[in-house]
Amino acid sequence: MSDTDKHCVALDRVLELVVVLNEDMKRSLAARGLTVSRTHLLWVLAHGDPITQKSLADALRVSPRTITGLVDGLVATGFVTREPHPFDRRAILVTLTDAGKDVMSDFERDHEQLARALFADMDDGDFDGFVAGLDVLLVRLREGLSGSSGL
Amino acid sequence: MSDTDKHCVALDRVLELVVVLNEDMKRSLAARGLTVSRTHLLWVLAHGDPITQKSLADALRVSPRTITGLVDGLVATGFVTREPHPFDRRAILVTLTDAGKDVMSDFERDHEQLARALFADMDDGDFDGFVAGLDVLLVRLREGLSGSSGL
DNA sequence: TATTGTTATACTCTATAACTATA
DNA sequence: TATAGTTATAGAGTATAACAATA
Repeated sequence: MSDTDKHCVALDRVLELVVVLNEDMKRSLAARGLTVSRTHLLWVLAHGDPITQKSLADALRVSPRTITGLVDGLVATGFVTREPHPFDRRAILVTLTDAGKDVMSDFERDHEQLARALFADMDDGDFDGFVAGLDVLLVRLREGLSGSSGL
Repeated sequence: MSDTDKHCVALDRVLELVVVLNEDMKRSLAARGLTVSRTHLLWVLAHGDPITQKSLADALRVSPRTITGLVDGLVATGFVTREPHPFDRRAILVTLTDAGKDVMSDFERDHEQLARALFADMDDGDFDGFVAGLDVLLVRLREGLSGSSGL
């Protein structure tokens, strides 16, 4: 098999991993009344203080209008509240509720459990090579390849 | 660093790869007037004969209604046509146009180019370890982990 | 005048249910 | 009666543009 063929097979496997992980993610989040986008927003809240919708839009790199929708959904399911900003009456502070904190704790616990399940008992050399390869891919994807992948 | 910590870092990096690859994919497809779902449909067409919408629904594991929408979009952009089924007047054969074949050829060419760009000059040991690790992950994700990942 | 968040509008992907035409 | 594909309706994520309130 040529090097190019080997590389294509490897890329196909990476893409398959992307698909499988994505489906698994969506399924387990849906079981908690969450979506990927809403969880991303919750994750930002869980790793910082209450924050304005404008800041959330910057953090998620999404339009302010999209944040309105995501926060609407999270308010409806009780994971966040909209609180007045102490000294800017235009702004709103999106704030995690106890239910929101709980769901994020579960999330992080399951995240650790998945990491153990995936990598436990993996050959040390394989693990190190895997991580090293992963780093190379991330660096190359971030540098200059953007937009030309043709995936 | 504990093993669990190392494993969590590795999983985080996998998830980052998922995000970066997904964004890159969407961007380069959008430049051709395509989306991920429509490309998936086109890919099935490109690797087989003209096929009914029902069969496409099964292949993409999506509802028949969703196929109607995807085909509508692909007809509008000129990548497929709806042709009558030769002997079942209920059914429709979705068929690649020349433009559809062209866009899929470009897609496959760019796919190879990306594979080369990502893996070329990668240390042999890293490459083999990466692929081996990838296989382990895929096997474990497909077996039993489904739905309990908590990502 | 600039910023924050909203409403208005639109496009994509997804689903279920009801319906039409055909088998 | 069952199947192929549609319309009807709905929810989620995304965007831009116009607009309100406030800075």
